Amino acid sequence: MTHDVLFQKFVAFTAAVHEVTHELTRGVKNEDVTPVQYKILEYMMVSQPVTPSEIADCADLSLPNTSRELRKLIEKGLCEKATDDADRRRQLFRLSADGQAMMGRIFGQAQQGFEERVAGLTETELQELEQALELLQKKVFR
Amino acid sequence: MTHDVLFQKFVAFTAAVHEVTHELTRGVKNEDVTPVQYKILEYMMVSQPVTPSEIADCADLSLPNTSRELRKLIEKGLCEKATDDADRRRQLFRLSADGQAMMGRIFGQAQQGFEERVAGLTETELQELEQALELLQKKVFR
DNA sequence: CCCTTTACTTATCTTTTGATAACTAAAAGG
DNA sequence: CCTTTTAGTTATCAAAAGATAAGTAAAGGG
Repeated sequence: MTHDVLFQKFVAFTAAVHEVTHELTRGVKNEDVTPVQYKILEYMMVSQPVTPSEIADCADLSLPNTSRELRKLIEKGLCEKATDDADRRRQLFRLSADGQAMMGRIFGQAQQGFEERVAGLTETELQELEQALELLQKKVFR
Repeated sequence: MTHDVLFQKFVAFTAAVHEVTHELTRGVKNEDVTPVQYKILEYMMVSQPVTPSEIADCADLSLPNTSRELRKLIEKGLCEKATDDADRRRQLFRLSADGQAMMGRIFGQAQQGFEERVAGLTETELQELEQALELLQKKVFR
C-alpha cells in the first residue's frame, strides 16, 4: 500500500461522504433557509450560544456577511440575540424554539435516513462501524 | 451503544470530514475558478469525458446553468468540448492541458496536506486506516 | 481620562448561483 | 416523412453570497 493509493482511496471516500450527507440533509430545501443560513443554524445546534466572530471563523464568512445572515435568521424567527453581560461588545446567539424545532425536523429526517442505511447490519457490524468512525476521526479528521 | 449515540458520532464525524476536506482544498481559492466550476472540474478529473447531462445530475445543477458554467470554463481555457460522433446531440467535455495542470496543482497540495496528517502513523496504523476507510465506504457511504 | 483595540453593525456594490422560458438540432419511432 | 423525444444552448431575471468602506460602542492599557 503506497501513500499514493491510500490518498486515492481517501479522495474517493471523502467524495462519498459528501454525497451521502448531501442526500441525508435534502430535507433542508423544504425549509425557508439558504445553504449559508443552514450552516449557521447547524453550528448553533452543536454549540450554543455562539458569537458572530465564532460563526464567521467556523463558517468561513466575513463578519459583515455573518451579521447580515444572523439578522435574516432573527427576522425569520429562527434564532435569538442577547448581549453578553460579562463583555457587552459580545453578542450571543442561540436557536429560538422555532429554530430548535426546525433543526429537529431536519436532523430527525437525517437520522431516519441514516438508520435505513445501517438497517441491515448486525450488532457486531455496528460496533465495527463505531470503531472505524472513531479511528478515522482520531487519526485523520481532527 | 444505542442507535442515537451512533448517529451523534456519525454527525460529528461527517462535520469533521467536511472541515478537513475544506482545509485540504483551500488551494482552490488561488485559482481563477468559482466553487461550482471547481466541482465540475473535479468531476471531470475522475470521469472523462463527461456530457452536460451527467454533470448536471451529479453536481446538482440545471442543464442551462451547467451549460453556462461549461462555457465559462472553456473561455478560461480549462476544458474542451467535442461532439459525440455516435450521437451528435451529445457534447463531450474533457479537461484541457491547462485544466489538467491546474487540477494537478490542487490535488498535489491536497495530497501533501494529507501526507502531513498521516505522517506520524506507523505502517500498521496506515493499514488499519485503509481498512476503516473501506469498511465505512462499503457499509454506510455507498 | 484618553487612545487603541476588539466586536459588531450598516450600507453598498459585485459576483455567483438558481430558475425559467424559448430556442435549435439530432435521434427515435411510428 | 412526420412527430415526438432527447440533448443542449441562449437569454433573462432574481436571489444568494462575497467584498469592502465606514461607522458605533464597549473594553483594555497606559
